[in-house]
This record gives sequence, C-alpha cells and structure tokens, in this order.
Amino acid sequence: MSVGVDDDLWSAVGDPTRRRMLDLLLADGGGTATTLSEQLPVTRQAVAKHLGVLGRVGLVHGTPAGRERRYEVDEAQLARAVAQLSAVGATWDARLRRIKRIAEAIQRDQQS
Amino acid sequence: MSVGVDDDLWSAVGDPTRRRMLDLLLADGGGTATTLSEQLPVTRQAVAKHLGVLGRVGLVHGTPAGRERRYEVDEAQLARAVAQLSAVGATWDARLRRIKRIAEAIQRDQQS
DNA sequence: CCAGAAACGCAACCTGTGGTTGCGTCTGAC
DNA sequence: GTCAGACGCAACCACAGGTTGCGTTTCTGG
Repeated sequence: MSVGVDDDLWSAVGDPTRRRMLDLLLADGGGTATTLSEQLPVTRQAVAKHLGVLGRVGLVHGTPAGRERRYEVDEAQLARAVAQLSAVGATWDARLRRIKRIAEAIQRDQQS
Repeated sequence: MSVGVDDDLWSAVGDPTRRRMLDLLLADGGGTATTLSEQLPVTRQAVAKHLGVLGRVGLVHGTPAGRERRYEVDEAQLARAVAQLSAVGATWDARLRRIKRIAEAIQRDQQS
C-alpha cells in the first residue's frame, strides 16, 4: 500500500533551498527573486528557477508589481504539502510500531 | 530560524524510489537488491545505488548472506527521519497559524 | 566434481536538475 | 532622457538517478 503521495509536490518541498525559500517567504510575508537571493547562498537566477518550480505545483503565486514581481506562499497548498509529510510519517510510524509489537510477541513465545 | 534539519537524511527520503524501497523493506521485513528491483520499475543496479545512499545515512543496513546481501531497515534511524518530517511540518503549520491569526486581527481592526 | 545459473559489484554512458555567468529588456527615479 | 534596478532568456557546468554491459563469486544439479 503505497501511501498516495503527490511526487511533484513532495519533490518540490524536498529541495533544501526551496524549503528555505518557503521559510523566508512565510517569515517576511512574501518577497521577490532578488530579496530572496540576498538572504540565500545562491544567485537570483537560481532562486527564479526554484520559484518557477514552486509556482508550477501551486505552492507560491507571483504577481507583477511595477518592475518587480512579488511572490507569496499559497497557504492552502502548503497546508496540503504538510498533510502529506505527516501522512507518510504516520504510515512509517505505524509500520514500525507493528513490527515492534510482532517482535515482542515472538520474544514472548520463545521465552515460554 | 531555519529548523535544524539534517539535509542528507531528508534528501535520502526525498527520493520517491527510495521511499518506496523503504516501504517494501518494511512490508516484507527486509530484502535484497534483486527482490526489491522485481517489485520496482527500475533495474537492480539503480536499486543498488539507492541502497548505498540509504546505507550511508544509516537508514538501512546490509549483511552478506551467501551469494546475496540482505538489507533491513534501521528502525531507530527511520524514526529519526519521521521526527524530522513532523518537525518541519509543525514549523510551517505554526507559521501558517500565526499568519492567519494576524490576518484576522487586521480584519477586525479595519472593521472597527 | 564441474557447469551453469543466480546474485553481486564495477564502470561507462545518458538525461534531468540545481547552479552559475552573461546579456538583453523593461520600468522606475532623478 | 538617461541610468540604475529587477527581470527573463540562453549557454554552460556538475552531480544524481537511471541504464546497459561485463566480470566475479557462490550456490546447485547432474
């Protein structure tokens, strides 16, 4: 049973730089490629590409504002991503728990 | 404040194929590169590489058994990974919640 | 005992993606 | 009207996921 995960959404959040970008956008309440790149160890162009990826999966939304383009986090979509993280976590957690239970049962059997 | 996440561990579980491999290993209680590749849409060699990655971050542990090499999930390490997933999720969740609260406060101010 | 199959490891190669630099274009400000 | 700031596009480099090909080890049946 392979946990219905949206691989695109997951891999969008899988990249460390993109995670930090989301973090910054949330902390500052939005930003542009330039302002983000100033707070990151990568160039503006790299940030722009990442914004493209995040935009394609709907995690951010950019609107032109004069000569700059302002990006903001789509909170609903990020909430969905968070839900998927915890879903996968919960699945593995459950399996680990079950294995542990079985292991204990076997141990009990052998001792008796 | 950038959530202390182990990027290596995260990116190890970030790959969809590796996630499915962990899933299969947990479901079957271990396996070899060959048995895994039979249940996946990739070749044995690809699986072998992934097992290398998972092994380097300590998520799996392989022991030679005759002409084959049996791999098993390191449950403690997977538990750590799960904890990181939920940690990141919780951080974003908290930020989203705070933003929502502030937004509501502003709306209240404007209405009064 | 030995021949062949099964599992492995190693190396070369292809492709996509994250990253860079360089350059042209549009917009705002003095 | 010019000039700086922000952007987009394109070429290029490095690395990771994937493949094929090949040689090596180990089990197994006759």
